[in-house]
Amino acid sequence: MAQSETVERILDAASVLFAERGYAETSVRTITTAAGVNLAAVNYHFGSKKILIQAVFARVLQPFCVELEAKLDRLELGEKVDAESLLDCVFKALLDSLIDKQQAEPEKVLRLQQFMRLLGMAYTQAQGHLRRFIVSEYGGVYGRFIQLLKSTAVATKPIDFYWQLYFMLGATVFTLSSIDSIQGIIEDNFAAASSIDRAMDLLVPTLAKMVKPIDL
Amino acid sequence: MAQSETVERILDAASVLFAERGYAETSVRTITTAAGVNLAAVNYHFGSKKILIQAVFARVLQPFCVELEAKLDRLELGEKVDAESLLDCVFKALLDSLIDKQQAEPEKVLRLQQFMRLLGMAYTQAQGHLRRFIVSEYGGVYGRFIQLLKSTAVATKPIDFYWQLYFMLGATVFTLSSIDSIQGIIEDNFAAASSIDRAMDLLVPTLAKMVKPIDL
DNA sequence: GTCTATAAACTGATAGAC
DNA sequence: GTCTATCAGTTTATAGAC
Repeated sequence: MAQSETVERILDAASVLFAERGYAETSVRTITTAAGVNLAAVNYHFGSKKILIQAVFARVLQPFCVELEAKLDRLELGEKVDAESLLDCVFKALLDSLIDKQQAEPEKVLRLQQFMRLLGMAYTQAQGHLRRFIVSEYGGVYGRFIQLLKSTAVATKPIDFYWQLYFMLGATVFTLSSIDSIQGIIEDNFAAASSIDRAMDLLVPTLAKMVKPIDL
Repeated sequence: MAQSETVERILDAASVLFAERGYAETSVRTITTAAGVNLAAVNYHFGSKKILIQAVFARVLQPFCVELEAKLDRLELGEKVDAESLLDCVFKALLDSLIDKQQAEPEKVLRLQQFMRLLGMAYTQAQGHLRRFIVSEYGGVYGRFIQLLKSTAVATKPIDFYWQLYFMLGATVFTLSSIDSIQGIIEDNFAAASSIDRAMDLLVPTLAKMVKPIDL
């Protein structure tokens, strides 16, 4: 087995398992078994479980950030930079970065959910090393996006803007993290199929509304 | 040491540690050491770690649900049942249920954050037994609240309402879970103190706006 | 680069003395 | 009700043969 294939298999298995159960609940043994590789392979290729966790994040965050930078560049060439278009950039960049090859739609939703679960756990689980890694590696694009979004809400007090930012992040991460089970609950109650598309359609305008100047 | 005191000390220590690190990352040894009780005390008083986790939840959810029922009863006696007043019930019930004795304000914020972190982890961490426990024990009040809130948004399509409900839950849990670190970040940038009150003031109207009929 | 074997530490839980 | 001692199982990580 070529080296790269083993590394990829480990990363694939770890991404799925971490997103499903969390970091602490997923042992290296479970990962290597699921990946069909030897137990020692994780320590040989990555050095430790912590570095593997970071590698899982890097593999998904790196293409996303590249894609987001490009989309923000393009957006700033035009003139209409409002909250909707900025949020649209983020979600489009996210969805675009999740497909490498020819991938079906349900697979994309699964990857989106996986990404959000990993991201949410980086905040909630005790993985200080992970938060530090993400900020130091990918803090740049994030800061750029924040500044752009902030410039669309000059009427909002800066402190209020920051709180609203976290409201938005929470709504997004929480919902998309559990999008399959929420969809299950909703479909049980309404016998309606494919409400996920509706959720995505609702999310951007709802989030945009949250950062619009307050006149409640 | 009286029995009840040991039980309380274990529950206190477990609440703090679970909220800080998560369930899987907190060992029974860590809990008993922090509580200053014997290692065997957890299994003697609770039977298992799982039941201890449920007990931690019950201790905080039970008074909250009682308080919420009472506040909803009182609200329904009047006539103005709108989204703001309903959300106000939830947050007021939550804050009221967190103070047993004469407790200072910063302690209340800590408890609020602890509650939200525990709640968030019940969703994200692999604790199926915990979700089942919560639904079976406290699903009643939750359902009542949902129905009341839904009746204030009859113009919204039911499916849209449910998605918005999860947006709201996510914004709340995520923000209040990390309210100390967010406040830290914000205070670093603005040299402004006590922005937490502002966050709470912003949260209810912002959430209410989210379930108001869409005219974006 | 992959394997087996094993080290060293930690986990939840329990039996039995006090 | 609390204690010590310990079990049986798991964890991450590594040394050394191939």
